[in-house]
Amino acid sequence: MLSKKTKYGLKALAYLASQQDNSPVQIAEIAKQENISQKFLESILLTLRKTGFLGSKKGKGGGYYLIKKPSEILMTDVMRILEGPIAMVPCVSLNFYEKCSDCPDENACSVNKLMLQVRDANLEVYRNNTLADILL
Amino acid sequence: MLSKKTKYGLKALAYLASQQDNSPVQIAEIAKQENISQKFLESILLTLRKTGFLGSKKGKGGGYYLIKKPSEILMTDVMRILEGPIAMVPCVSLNFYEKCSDCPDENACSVNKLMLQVRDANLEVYRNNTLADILL
DNA sequence: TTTTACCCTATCGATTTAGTAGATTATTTG
DNA sequence: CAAATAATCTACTAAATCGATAGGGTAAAA
Repeated sequence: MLSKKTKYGLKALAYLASQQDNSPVQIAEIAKQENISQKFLESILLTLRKTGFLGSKKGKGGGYYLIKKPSEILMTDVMRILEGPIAMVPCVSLNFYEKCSDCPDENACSVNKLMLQVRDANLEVYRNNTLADILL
Repeated sequence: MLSKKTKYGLKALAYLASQQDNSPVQIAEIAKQENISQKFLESILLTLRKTGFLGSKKGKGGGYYLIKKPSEILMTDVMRILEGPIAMVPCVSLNFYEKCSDCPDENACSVNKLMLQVRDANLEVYRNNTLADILL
């Protein structure tokens, strides 16, 4: 299940990307337009800023804005930041690899075998989609 | 993240499928061989029986056994029973569809657009794999 | 210097997850 | 029949996670 955090984060990014110019948009506006709890959205935008997707400006006329062009924002990166590992199991994760404690041999594991395929299929989708691709 | 329930369930199914004949295997044996908490495994095997994947036999020489041939057990079905919906979001689910409460229009939703692709990619994998395919 | 709006910390209730304990029922075997 | 065996059922618990909320603190602009 996709977390609300990821869902809201994606919606916020899409909202910013669909703006005319790249001037700052206030949290309150995004929250209202996208039906998101404002306080919750604050923390999400904060992590997106800390991880280099967004910039922010304080004071009057402030808000959040995209740092990169939508076509340069890969879904692989967004998903990893917001949702965590793309793999459903640590033993097939590229960026968050961990050995299963219970499994003696990954190469003889049916779960591993299936989840490798799942990981690749998902990666394929996320790699082929930038923020620009999921607009409108 | 894949739940332990699904992981254990898949391992148990694979264990049963890799058996020489189709005679009943006891919960205790599966639990031991696959490093699974026996009590937890009990409940998993029970749901797999109730959903038509396994048969069971009580008393001495009893245990669980596959009802269908491994090549006839589709991962789509197993995953839906153990893990739940394949879609990451209800609004793109084939078997568990639900409208998002917050989203006014699915067709204008970026999350929907992305998650549709993810769903299809996952379905593709699960449809192309039977229990027989993930053995060894 | 006041307002705006981002930034930070803490907490909370609900839900889910993984596992545990104990009793019961059905089957086989002596 | 009785005893052993192994699945079945009911109930409970600890821990983690999720989504949300509260309440300030701080930097920047007017």
